[in-house]
Amino acid sequence: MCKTYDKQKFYITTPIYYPSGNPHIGHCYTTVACDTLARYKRSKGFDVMFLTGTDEHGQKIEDKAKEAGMTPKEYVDGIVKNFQKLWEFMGISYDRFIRTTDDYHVASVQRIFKELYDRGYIYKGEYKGKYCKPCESFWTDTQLVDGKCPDCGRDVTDASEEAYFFKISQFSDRLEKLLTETDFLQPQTRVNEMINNFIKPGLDDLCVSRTSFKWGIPVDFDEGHVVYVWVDALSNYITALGYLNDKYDDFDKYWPADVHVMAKEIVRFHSLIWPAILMALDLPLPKKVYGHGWINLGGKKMGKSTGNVVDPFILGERYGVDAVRYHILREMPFGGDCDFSNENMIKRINSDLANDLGNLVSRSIAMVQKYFGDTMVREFAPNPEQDDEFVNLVKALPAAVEQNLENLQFSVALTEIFKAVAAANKYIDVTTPWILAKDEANRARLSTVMYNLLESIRIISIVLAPFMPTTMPQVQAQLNLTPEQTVWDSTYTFGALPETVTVTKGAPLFPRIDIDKEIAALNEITAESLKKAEQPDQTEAPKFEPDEVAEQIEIDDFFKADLRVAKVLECEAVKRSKKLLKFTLDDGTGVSRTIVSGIAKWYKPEDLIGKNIVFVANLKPVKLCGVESNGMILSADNGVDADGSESVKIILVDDAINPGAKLR
RNA sequence: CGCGGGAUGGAGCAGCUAGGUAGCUCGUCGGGCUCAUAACCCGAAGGUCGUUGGUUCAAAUCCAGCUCCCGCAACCA
Repeated sequence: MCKTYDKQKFYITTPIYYPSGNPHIGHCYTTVACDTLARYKRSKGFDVMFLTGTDEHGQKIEDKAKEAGMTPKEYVDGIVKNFQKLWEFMGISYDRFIRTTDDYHVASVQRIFKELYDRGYIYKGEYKGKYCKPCESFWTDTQLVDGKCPDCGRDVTDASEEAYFFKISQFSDRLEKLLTETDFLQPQTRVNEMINNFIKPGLDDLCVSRTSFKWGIPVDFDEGHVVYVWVDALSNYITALGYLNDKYDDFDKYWPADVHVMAKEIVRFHSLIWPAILMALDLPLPKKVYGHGWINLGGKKMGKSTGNVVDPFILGERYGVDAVRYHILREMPFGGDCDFSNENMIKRINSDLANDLGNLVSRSIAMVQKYFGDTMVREFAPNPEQDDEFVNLVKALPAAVEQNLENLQFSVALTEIFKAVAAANKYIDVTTPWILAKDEANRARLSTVMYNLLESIRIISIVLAPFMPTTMPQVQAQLNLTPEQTVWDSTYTFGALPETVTVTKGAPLFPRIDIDKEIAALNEITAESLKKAEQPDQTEAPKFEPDEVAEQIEIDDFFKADLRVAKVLECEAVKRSKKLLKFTLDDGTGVSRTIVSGIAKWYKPEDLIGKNIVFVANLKPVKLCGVESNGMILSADNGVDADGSESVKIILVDDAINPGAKLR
């Protein structure tokens, strides 16, 4: 039989992100990782489908929209645009972007839900839980905080609502086999977590509909119910291909997915619920689910002390999108978490990208031009002692990169590539082209050396292109490569670069960064954005509700407290404490007074120096973290900040008041 | 007994699944080179692998206990 050429397909997905807020560096990691894989597969000639999107329904969106005075759709429209802007900015080459509010998705989900119901995998039951009436929210016992509603802190009552349930328990055995007997879920360490925490204790049937909010896909055969997140969101991976809808017609072509990539906290949904839904629909399962770690910020909050700017737009504008892509993929280990810091990123960019790679390209091209002009013709004059080790290392590179990319080990793949970069720099040192150039008799040898260098740069640029899609084409332009000379398969041939090669010098690929200057600049940006955050728009500020007025007292009770004004002479953080600031005060007595106050979260020490404050003068001294505190500085519980955290403001008074003045 | 991650030269990490010479990057110091983005190359110093005990011919690695750190969060990937 005649074999028809059929391109191999590759279907890769990011999760669909929840647009309750704007995208950040964490979203970037997942998406850049997927983009790198997608580009790699395309370079290998695969027919790639790269899907990303947004999961736009649910209570939280409904609430946020209400707060903002918009309809849920208006609210998400704005944020989804920001996601799309970021992806464009980061060079994300997605093929399709699905929104769960898209008509075709809505229709598909309704059909899927009905199908599961008709097959007997979804049944109507009762959802029991604790209900908070003001919040109209159900909570499980474990979600409660001190037995109260975790959102508003009010009492909850036992309640139940009618709901549909998915019989995930039926698939328990099959799921366990899937996880333990195949490499479906990666990395392997996540498997134990799933088995121990969910399968072994027994899977509870899953509540897949709600009546407590409206912002969702209606269950079309039972008014009042909306489809809950599981069926709605997870099925995006197939509705986006046209499953049970007419919008697309790629389902047979691309399903099952080759890999679903996501951060570790949603591995559970993708490795248990999603396969179970597919089993119930009698559909093939995705080949692989990969849960990567988190980008942490060194345990410290952004800003204040650390000065970490993690806005991907800002970082990309300052250092180039490719540098940011490189750094996050290089830094994140397989499976584990990583710490992000501006300092590490800049160091990495300088040493790897500027010094090693950028400079390698720059010096190589410069030498060719200097010794041969723009066009060099290679005369073959090998020196095995100098050449073989280097050439063999470069020859082995593509396979090593492939293997690591196939296993989603991005950082290892990059490590391998940069070994080749280092080897190329060393090769220059060993072969000393500048000495060869002094004697016309060495011209053939010189051309061979330069050719080997250019060819290794070509290969490096190809294997690096999926990671750095903007700068690698610039490298290839400097070598004037044809499209055939930049496809992945051409890396298998050391020598695919023509013997006559023309070079064109370009601008530095990765300019060196002045680390001290940049850190200072980033700190300034952070400080500014913090300032903005501290002055939220009045319209956006959460409603402030004062506490109930306390029990009545006699005037004498009030005068028991000796309240006075003092000027802050010094203020510093208390070592080994998170919350405490140590104040040295001028209280008018001529002897300075020390008071410790737990307001470090809200104030920078230096901002309070010179301010006039109110304090309780006759409070018994107490030792806090080893520092004696003589009194208490008055401050006000100012409700909650825009971010929902508690807000405290210190009571500042007129500068004209003398230190020591008593309040009445 | 909430969950999870971690402890390896000055800093950041790999090695641990399948025990057998402690490795990488940055930094420091010394040297080389001068083609290049003050870059590149070579060399050196620096670690009783948190702690105690166990298994073993042999433990960073396996087992048990202990101590300490970190996060539960950034508009939660």
